Amino acid sequence: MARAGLTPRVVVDVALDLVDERGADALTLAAVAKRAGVATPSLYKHIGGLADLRRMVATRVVEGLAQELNAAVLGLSGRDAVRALLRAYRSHVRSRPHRVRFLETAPTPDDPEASRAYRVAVDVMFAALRTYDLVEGERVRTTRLLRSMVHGFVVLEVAGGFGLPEDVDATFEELLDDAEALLDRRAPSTA
Amino acid sequence: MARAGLTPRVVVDVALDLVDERGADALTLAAVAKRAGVATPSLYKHIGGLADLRRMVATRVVEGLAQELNAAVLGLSGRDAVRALLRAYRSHVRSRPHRVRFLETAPTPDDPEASRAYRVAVDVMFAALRTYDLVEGERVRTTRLLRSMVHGFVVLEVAGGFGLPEDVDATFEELLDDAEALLDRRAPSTA
DNA sequence: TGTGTAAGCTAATAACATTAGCTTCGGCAT
DNA sequence: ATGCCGAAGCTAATGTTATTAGCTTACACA
Repeated sequence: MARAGLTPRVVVDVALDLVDERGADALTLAAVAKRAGVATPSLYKHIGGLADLRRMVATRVVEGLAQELNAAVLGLSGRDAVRALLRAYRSHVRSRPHRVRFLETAPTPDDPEASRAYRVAVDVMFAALRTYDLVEGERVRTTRLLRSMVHGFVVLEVAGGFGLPEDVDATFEELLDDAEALLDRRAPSTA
Repeated sequence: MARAGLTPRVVVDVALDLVDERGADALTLAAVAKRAGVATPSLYKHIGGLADLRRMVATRVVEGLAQELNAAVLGLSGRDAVRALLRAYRSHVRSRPHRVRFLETAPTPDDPEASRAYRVAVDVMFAALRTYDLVEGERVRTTRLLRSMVHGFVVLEVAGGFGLPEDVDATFEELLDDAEALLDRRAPSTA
């Protein structure tokens, strides 16, 4: 019989497809195995188990977000960079709403892969503030506040927490303005 | 044999204890039944199943939050009310971190109980802005932004998304200042 | 005191994760 | 070419959980 040719990476690919198509709760080893064309126990040759697979999926989700954020700010600086970053964060989550579950728990420190991916994502945001003239300690706190705003917004949005969908775009535009004002308050000198 | 005297309310109480003590993933019917002193199938006399129990738990979690928010703003108005509200939101979630999972999905419209609880919670926030002189459409959007900020912050905080814990308090104080500035931009006339 | 209903029970089924141990494909050295 | 051996796959078995069906009995109330 022809082998399926699985690798950890492929297993995670299949898992992500499953999550995107049928939601985070549909991520079971049985479903992944079926879709990959192998028996369930065969997956254990490539992953440590369901918890391990979830961890790897979360890592890939964060990596994907980081990449998209990074691409969004390329060549931009100042206000433009921040606005592009926040827009990219929202649009990425909206395009794959089921993945948001995997953005809701930070990696444990003993997971270097996941920690690295997470750090990269935060660093992109951090770097987008480089052109703002912030005092040292303010950079970290300001990054946290921007993350809180945009993360809270998209989490509530994809959860349907805003009621009627109309006008949510306008609310997000206001969020961008508020983010900018927040930065201006801290670095009024920046162009 | 003496009956256990269960009711839907008691089952949810037990479920909440379980969540608080052992985390949201530990919420299984088997565990609830054991703790309640009955056999697992007996729970079906009071709840519709696991999904139903989760729904009821989520409702109670939102009710609890709404109550605490409401208590926090009693007798306050303007800036004081908003600051107290946001502080209460954070402290409530921090005191029962495992419950946050149940704040991350909005109720479906066909669930009147849950929808009502959710609406009450949002209304408390909405009402806290009453003393601000906002134009009509701005009230809804402003409420959303405050919710996004504080919800995003506490979600990231309890998930451990902020790295080192020190200084998180200071970041939250900045969030309060930013929320105030955000309101001042929209209603500069308010005292 | 009798009776009906709701609260409890046991038994059975199905989905899933996980472990153990077997089989075989296919790359690689001879 | 051929034979070896490790990795990739398999089946079988176990344990946990949710759920349904159908039985029994406590207890409120007539």
